[in-house]
Amino acid sequence: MAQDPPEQAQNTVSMLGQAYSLLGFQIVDGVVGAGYPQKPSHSAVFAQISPRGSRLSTLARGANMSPQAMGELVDELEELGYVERRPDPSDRRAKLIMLTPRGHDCIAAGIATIQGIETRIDQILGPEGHTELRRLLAELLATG
Amino acid sequence: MAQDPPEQAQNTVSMLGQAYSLLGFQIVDGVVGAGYPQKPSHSAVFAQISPRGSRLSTLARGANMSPQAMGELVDELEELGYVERRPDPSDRRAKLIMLTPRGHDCIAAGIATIQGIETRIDQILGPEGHTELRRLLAELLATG
DNA sequence: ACCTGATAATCAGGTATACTTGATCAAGTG
DNA sequence: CACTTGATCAAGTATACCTGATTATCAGGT
Repeated sequence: MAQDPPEQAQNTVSMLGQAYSLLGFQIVDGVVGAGYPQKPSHSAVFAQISPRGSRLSTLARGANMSPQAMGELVDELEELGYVERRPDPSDRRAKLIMLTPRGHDCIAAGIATIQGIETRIDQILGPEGHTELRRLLAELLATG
Repeated sequence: MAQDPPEQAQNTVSMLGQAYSLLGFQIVDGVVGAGYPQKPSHSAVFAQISPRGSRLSTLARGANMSPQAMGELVDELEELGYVERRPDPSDRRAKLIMLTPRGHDCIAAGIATIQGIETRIDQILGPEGHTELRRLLAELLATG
C-alpha cells in the first residue's frame, strides 16, 4: 500500500518515507564511514545518554523498551568502546552508563554528519524552502 | 543519532522519520481496521501487481528481493484470500499471481485510507501548505 | 528430435535485527 | 521483614529477508 499507480503519482506518506529512508541512511553511513561502526538501534542510547551518566533502567524507559533489550545495546556499545559501566555511587544496585572519549567523538561525528545533511538540504531547497519544510513537518507532528 | 539535544531541537531527518512513522502506521492500521488484515511487507505485492496478473519472478525483481522471499509474501496473501496463483497460459513453468475480488477490495480500502490521510494533511496544513510540502519533498527526492 | 543451458517456481533451512518474557539475585525502602 | 527496584542471565518471538538445491519447462543450437 506504499505507492500505488492510481490517482496520484505518489502519496504524501510514501514521499515522506522515501525522503526519510534516503536521508536517514546517510546518517548511519556517514558516522560509520567516519570510523565509528554502529547499528541504527544504538541511536536509542546516544540520543538520550546524559553527559553525567545514565542508568540502564532510565535509558530503557526513555527508549520505551525493556531493560534487558537496553542492556544488550549497552553491551554492544561497550564492546565498541563508546560507553562504559561504572558503579552508581548513590545506589549500589545501579550502574551508570557513561560515554567514553571515543563515545563523545562518535556523537560529534553524528552531529557533524547531520549538519552536513542539513546543509545539503539547504542547498537543494534553498534556506527558505528548508525552513518551510521544517515548519510544515512541525505542524504535522504537533497536530497529527 | 536520531534526535540529539544539542544545536537544534530537532533535525530535519528526524522530523521526516517521525512524520513518516506517525502517518505510515495509520495506513496499515486503517486497512487492517477496515477488515483487511495484512503486514507492511505485503505492500511490496499490492504496489506493483498487475490487474492482468504478474509473475512471481517479475514481482520479486520489481521489489528487489529474491523470488523465494516474494513467494512467501504471496503464500501469505493467498492464505488471506487476496491473491491466487493461476497457471500462465504462455509459459507452463510460470504462474500468474492475480488479485481476487477481495484483493481488489483490500487495495480499494488502502486507497481510501490513504485518501483519508491526505485529506487530514490538507486540513492540518491547508491545501497550499500540503502542496508546498509535496513540492519540497519531490525536489528533495529528485536531487538527493 | 536431442542435448544444453537458462529460467520459473518452490522446498528447506539459515541469518540479522530488534525486540520480548521469565527467572535470579543483590541492594535499597517503608 | 516484606516488597520493590536495578541489573543481568537465558531463552523465545516476530519480521523480513537470504542462500542452496530441486524440478519442470522453455529456447537455442546441431
